[in-house]
Amino acid sequence: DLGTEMIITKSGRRMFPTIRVSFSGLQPSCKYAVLLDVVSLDNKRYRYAYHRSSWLVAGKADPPLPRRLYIHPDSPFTGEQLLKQIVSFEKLKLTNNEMDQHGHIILNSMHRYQPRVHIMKYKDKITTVAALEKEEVRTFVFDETSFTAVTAYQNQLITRLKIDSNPFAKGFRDSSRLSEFERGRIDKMIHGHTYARSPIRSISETHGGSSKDRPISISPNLKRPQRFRYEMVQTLPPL
Amino acid sequence: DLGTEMIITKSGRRMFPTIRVSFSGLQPSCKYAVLLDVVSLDNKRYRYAYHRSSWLVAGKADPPLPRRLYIHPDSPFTGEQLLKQIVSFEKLKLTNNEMDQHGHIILNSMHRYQPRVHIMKYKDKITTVAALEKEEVRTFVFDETSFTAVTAYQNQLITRLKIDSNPFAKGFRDSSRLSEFERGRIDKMIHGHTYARSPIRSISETHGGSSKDRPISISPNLKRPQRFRYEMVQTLPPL
DNA sequence: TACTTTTCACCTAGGTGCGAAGAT
DNA sequence: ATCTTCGCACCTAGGTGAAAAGTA
Repeated sequence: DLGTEMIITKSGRRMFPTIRVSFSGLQPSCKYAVLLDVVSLDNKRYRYAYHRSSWLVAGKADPPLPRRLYIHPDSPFTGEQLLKQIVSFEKLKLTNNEMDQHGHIILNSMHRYQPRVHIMKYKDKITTVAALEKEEVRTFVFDETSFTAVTAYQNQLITRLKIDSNPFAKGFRDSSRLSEFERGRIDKMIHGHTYARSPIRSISETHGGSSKDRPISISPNLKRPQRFRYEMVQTLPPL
Repeated sequence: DLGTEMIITKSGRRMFPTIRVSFSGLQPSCKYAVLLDVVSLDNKRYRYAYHRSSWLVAGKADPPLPRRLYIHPDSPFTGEQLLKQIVSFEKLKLTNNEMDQHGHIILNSMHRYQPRVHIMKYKDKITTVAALEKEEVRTFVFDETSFTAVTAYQNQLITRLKIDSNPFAKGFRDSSRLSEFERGRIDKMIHGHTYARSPIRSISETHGGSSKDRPISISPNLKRPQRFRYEMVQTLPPL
């Protein structure tokens, strides 16, 4: 199982499900930037074998593309805001256009990727990946959010799941054509895919000894059906 | 002539035309907040005499409502951003709901108002009108943006102008029903209304003696038809 | 009478996967 | 054969004034 699939287009396509996080344990009066980038999961290119409904390695990865850092547009946040609000990356877009001028994240089709969420204490503008590595930053990775970039869906069950859960795809829903057998297969897949869990994650950060230190967490997404929820905590050294 | 009319509703209504400004003469590395508030133009209540197509004083103003300050949502801006971008207040909403919880600007219907644009050097959060008066701030007033708050349009020519120029009202356009006589009257009105001029204004600020000082300006709006443009410069002491 | 509120058809703006056509 | 692109119908989301209904 290689996770879900995400469409990439020339003009940019949103991710679905959206990655949404909320923190706890930050210092209310500090300023933070929340960031997301997408890194390669391996050095391979894939192809999809329709007759077996499975992904196969199809060679070495294509040359790497310019790596972009998505700065959440509401940044800078105060710690106070981040303790109250959910941070949603719904406007983030993925593209296969190497010359993209919109700041979208550029990916190779038929390659596997892993999104990462970063939080850093705000000092000045962060516009390059290099800058990110020099600042005080914590990086959180949730394995279930990995995906294969595609220009058209390969696995039909993933298409079905997206149509059934993305409100913008409602026009393609036709629940009558779902046999009970198919519904069973889908429900089975739900337990092995990103869909099974909310993209809202709980992250904890513990501070290095100070009595003011609090853990950071991301709470479950209440907007989606029960089967799309999950909870999990990551703990990292404090900022 | 009492300027244009702006609809106010319980849930909030956008202003149209939108107030849009761009500055020059700021310090690129400084941070600024851009703000808008709306003040009473007089202490009167008005009514509209349909048979004469004119506004009449109808008594003393109603009791004042909570005065709100609209902080442009993209604030804080860097000086650099403000020198490049147009600042648009398209998302600002007007309401007659005294209990509004959305941060909209609260107005009395049938009263005259004057929007004001403020720019201040960013120090900390500004959330009250009182705070505004204590900070280093410059206030710009453009007389042509004054309006009467209404719950339904009174002057039919204003309705016509809004339908003809607001893309969201395209469904009500029926240019065929406009006789040449009416079109003439409208064109005449255009020269006496806010519509005659773009709500993008040019503001200059000169600094108090430093060689680094530059004027601040707001440039004309190129998105609207020629007859909706104007240019004008206001100069104020530097921040 | 003199407003104000509610509901509605009709827009703008833009996010979906489909399927035909294009590219290699 | 294996992807990628493009135009499309069908959605979500929400900004318009008209007209009917409500208020006082």
